[in-house]
Amino acid sequence: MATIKDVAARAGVSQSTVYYALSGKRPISQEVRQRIAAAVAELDYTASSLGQRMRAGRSYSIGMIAPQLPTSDTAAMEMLVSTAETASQADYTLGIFMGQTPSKVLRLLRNQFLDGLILVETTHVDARIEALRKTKYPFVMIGRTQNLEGLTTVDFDFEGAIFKAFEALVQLGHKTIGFVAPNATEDLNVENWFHIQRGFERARERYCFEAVVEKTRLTIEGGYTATEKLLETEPRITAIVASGNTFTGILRSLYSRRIRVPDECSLVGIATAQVAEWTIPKLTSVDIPLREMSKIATQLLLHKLAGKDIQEQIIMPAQLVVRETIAPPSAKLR
Amino acid sequence: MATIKDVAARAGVSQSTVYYALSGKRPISQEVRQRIAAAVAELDYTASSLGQRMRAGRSYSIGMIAPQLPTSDTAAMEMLVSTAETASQADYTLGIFMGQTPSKVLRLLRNQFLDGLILVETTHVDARIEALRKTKYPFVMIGRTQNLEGLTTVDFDFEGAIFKAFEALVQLGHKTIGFVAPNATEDLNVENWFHIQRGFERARERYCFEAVVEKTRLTIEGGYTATEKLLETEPRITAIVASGNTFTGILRSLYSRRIRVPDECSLVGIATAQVAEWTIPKLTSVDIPLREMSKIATQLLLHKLAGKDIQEQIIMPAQLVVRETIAPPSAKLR
DNA sequence: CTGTTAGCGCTTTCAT
DNA sequence: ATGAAAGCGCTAACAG
Repeated sequence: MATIKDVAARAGVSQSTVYYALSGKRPISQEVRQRIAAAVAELDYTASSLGQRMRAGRSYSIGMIAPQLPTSDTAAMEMLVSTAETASQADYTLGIFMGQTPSKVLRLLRNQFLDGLILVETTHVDARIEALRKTKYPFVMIGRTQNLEGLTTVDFDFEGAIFKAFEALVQLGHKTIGFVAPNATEDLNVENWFHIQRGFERARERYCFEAVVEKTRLTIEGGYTATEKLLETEPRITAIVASGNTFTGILRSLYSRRIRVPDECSLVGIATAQVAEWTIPKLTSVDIPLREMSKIATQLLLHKLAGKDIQEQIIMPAQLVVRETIAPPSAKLR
Repeated sequence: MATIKDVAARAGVSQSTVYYALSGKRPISQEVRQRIAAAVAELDYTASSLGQRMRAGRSYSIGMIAPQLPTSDTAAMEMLVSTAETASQADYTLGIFMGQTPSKVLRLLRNQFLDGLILVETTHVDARIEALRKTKYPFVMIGRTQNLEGLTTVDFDFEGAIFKAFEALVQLGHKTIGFVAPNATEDLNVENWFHIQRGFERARERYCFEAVVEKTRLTIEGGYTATEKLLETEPRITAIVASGNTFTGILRSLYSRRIRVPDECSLVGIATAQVAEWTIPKLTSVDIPLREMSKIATQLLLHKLAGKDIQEQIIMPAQLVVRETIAPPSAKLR
């Protein structure tokens, strides 16, 4: 492993000359420059980034912290990939960390192991955020929390998304709509229950329809049992609105009951385009632009690391993408 | 940011005493130990990992390199998560890198930015591997390549998997089986065409059935069009074998033709349990234990980093998991 | 039981 | 246009 010292010796010059020749921060005579270039080539020298980071006093790494990355969820993947891409373009490395306690998270920063953080799957009441808020360490969150004072966040307009989902169905003529809603206690972390609730209430105020609400965890199994209950308590349902990771469960329930989508039952979700393109039939959804959001979050963090003072709450707008799961209610009103 | 120097000054002792007190590598008197503990607490000192890594000459980071992480693929996610978990248990950080050229990959190591590598989505002919093979840098690959000489690899028995998939169908009585096979040229990277091909041939030798082969890219769209072609060229097909990311496409084609699975057409795949539990109906598959494989690969790498000389090719065994997509061929022989 | 000192590899100030 | 030397924060060999 050749160091700058070796190169200097080989080229018969001093360390600093090698450094300046390589960095171009100082004029170096033609002849010396060539000797150095030759030595670099012969020794296959590359500056040790460990030394550089030591000297700079920063690690040029940022971390992404999720309470625990649920692999059932492609969402985490999208965020990771997008964040890693954005970071590496700025010559930062992304380290990923899971299930870290607030104190461990703090240590990663105190350590100088990480220069900054991206927090995902933030909860309404989030110990990690409170721990970080007291410090000066730069971090950005994807998601929201109770008190946004002084925080930099990137989130999605879940309220508008739910509103638009119901709106689309009502405008198609649906009168009885099932709602697979997040259970306030259990799913506070996955999506913001509060905003989803508000979007639903706004839709109820604005439009006239009968809503059948089934609260559940936003998992495949949750979606399945919620749909089963929905269809049992109100068989006249002609459409369903849902979010989270419930779609496979919902479709499974409909499939097993031989209810064709969208002919006999429409479905609108809040999901990433990824997931929406995966279901059969393809899910009509208000797409969550997770990759875009992660990219923005990462860029904001990098700006912070560059010394800019940023305090910004970004909310990505909701827009319905019509795919294959909605249609007017069937005439026979099952 | 308090350093060991600050602590030493505050406690009125030397740096090394602080160090030894904290590391426990040398006996320290009760009284001094307490003064140091107090200083540490007051200054909120944590050893800078940058300094530690500098001193140790290693970054305590490993990298995972994928040509480009396809987010459509949950496989990458599973590997990432499992690798990150295993690494962090050994106090290593996992950095993720995408679409790096061989020379960039090498630089990450020369740099001392990374201590070792995990390569995923290796191809039959893989420039990254050849570049690394010439060096002494520790790396482990998930997947295989042409020449395994001196390499450490963890892979799955795709040959056995395909064999078992056909075997299961033949034993149920299927006579005409469609095979959505990887296109040798395009999908060399995604799964090992060679082994899949061999498994297929072994099944043909051992059992008597008619096979209709459709080669394609192993994507959703590939699966869809392959199935369309399969059903057009041979409507008597009563079962399909497939791998890769084709299942949504295959099921979409069957669904649109109103062919019920498994009543009218069985389907056996090579997939992770994740994916298999996601489809409707749940996919009967030879499960690829990706998480286990990643964990093993990471552990092997960590052992290498600890100085052990490991050269090992591990092949995980294939085993069929029966879920909901297979049944005997329907009596009416569509 | 404790202290002094050197050195990892880089960048940069100060000196020539 | 070039060189000498210091220092980032840690660890460890050497010395008492």
